[in-house]
Amino acid sequence: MTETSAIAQGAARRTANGKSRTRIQLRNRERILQAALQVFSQYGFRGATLDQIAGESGLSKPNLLYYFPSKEAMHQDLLQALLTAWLDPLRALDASGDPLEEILAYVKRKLELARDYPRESRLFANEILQGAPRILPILETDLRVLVDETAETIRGWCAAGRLAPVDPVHLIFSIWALTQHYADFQVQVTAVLGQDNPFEAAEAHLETLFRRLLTPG
Amino acid sequence: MTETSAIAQGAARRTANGKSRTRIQLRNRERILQAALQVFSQYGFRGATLDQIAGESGLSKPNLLYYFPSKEAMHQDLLQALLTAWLDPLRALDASGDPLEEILAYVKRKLELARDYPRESRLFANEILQGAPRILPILETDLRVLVDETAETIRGWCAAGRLAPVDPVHLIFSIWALTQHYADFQVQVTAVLGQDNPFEAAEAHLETLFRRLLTPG
DNA sequence: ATTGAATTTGACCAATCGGTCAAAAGAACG
DNA sequence: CGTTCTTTTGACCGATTGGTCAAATTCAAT
Repeated sequence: MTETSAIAQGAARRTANGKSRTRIQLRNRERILQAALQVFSQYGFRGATLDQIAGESGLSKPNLLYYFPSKEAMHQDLLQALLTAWLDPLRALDASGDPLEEILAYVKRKLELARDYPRESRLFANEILQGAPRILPILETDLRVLVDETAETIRGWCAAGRLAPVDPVHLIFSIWALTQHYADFQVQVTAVLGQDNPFEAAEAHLETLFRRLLTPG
Repeated sequence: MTETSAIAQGAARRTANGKSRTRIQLRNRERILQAALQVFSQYGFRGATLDQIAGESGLSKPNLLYYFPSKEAMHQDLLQALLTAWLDPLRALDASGDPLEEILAYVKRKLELARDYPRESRLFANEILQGAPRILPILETDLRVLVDETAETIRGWCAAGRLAPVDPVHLIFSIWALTQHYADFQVQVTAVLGQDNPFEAAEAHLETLFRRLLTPG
């Protein structure tokens, strides 16, 4: 059940300053990060406690602090790993591909991330809700540059008549909002829909939505 | 600046058991709720502290607890007032009106709420992220019934060919996700866009989006 | 089996948490 | 003015917070 997440892994074979890690370090860092992800994503940084993370991971509190220098460091590690995985699919958007299919593929990939890594999505949402105190600089530089570049690509597609005219940046916001909603507001979605898995219907709905929005002519 | 919010007001002239409130009670309950809204919406219930709320409101901590029996009670009051204001616009959707215009009016109203009451939106988002421990029963009953009814109306419109075919419930999710995004992820939106107010462009974008999605034929 | 390093933990710390309480200060009213 | 009721606060409480540390335990390599 609690398999190794492909996103939030503390499994880097070597530490920042080059020392290699033992099996035990690999395993326990991973266990701690998984537990921390569980707790941080639900309660946010301030609302989470080391005792909760200790309980969730099955390790003692001092043992947590043997592997990480502080609560803050766990949170940092999680956000760092998350941001990479989060932005990669956007980078994968290919300016030389078919516009509509490129965007639909991005939507689909983003929805899969929301389905498979909802805790990561909620961790990010919590960070933003709190005013992004730990990642605002990254948002203002890396993310902004990436969005600007992608927006330029989309603008080109629109100008060439290969995509219906649309505000590119708000289009990107729409993709984020619509896909992450199914992770961040999962409780509400489930409460309204009943118990069934919403992602199949969500994918069909979002494909319809973006097809109608973006199909030219 | 800190004018009386129309949504989160502790200004009910009478207490639950009928006793009337003094001017001072009216003013201080309002100040406390505003401060609590500020803090809860940023840090969530667990992450918020009475000391923060005391500092924000300019009152002492024991004084807070003279007006509210507990931290929990402040949070409850805020959520209660919020839910009403949140659901009313959906109730206002008129089955006998023009389908597309009814929905666009709802989108617009919801976006105005996000613009004018972003803290309320973030308070709600925080509650949902934490698993909705205090309002899940309401979501599963009142909200679900309201969504089901609205979905039935929309289904009727689609069946009559007055709206392009669409999954009604996921359409409602989409409206929530897209409008609340501008409040909940305001920091990110601002970081990516620069400093300008995003709401004008957002309104135009969302009208385009829903028009293309829902215009029949 | 021994040894040295890696890992784990119980006990503890100062600071902060939500909340209480009695007493002081302020307002209202005759 | 005096009196009564409302409001405010400083001091305090037990519990929990993030984090430390020395001692105990386990591990890996000889």
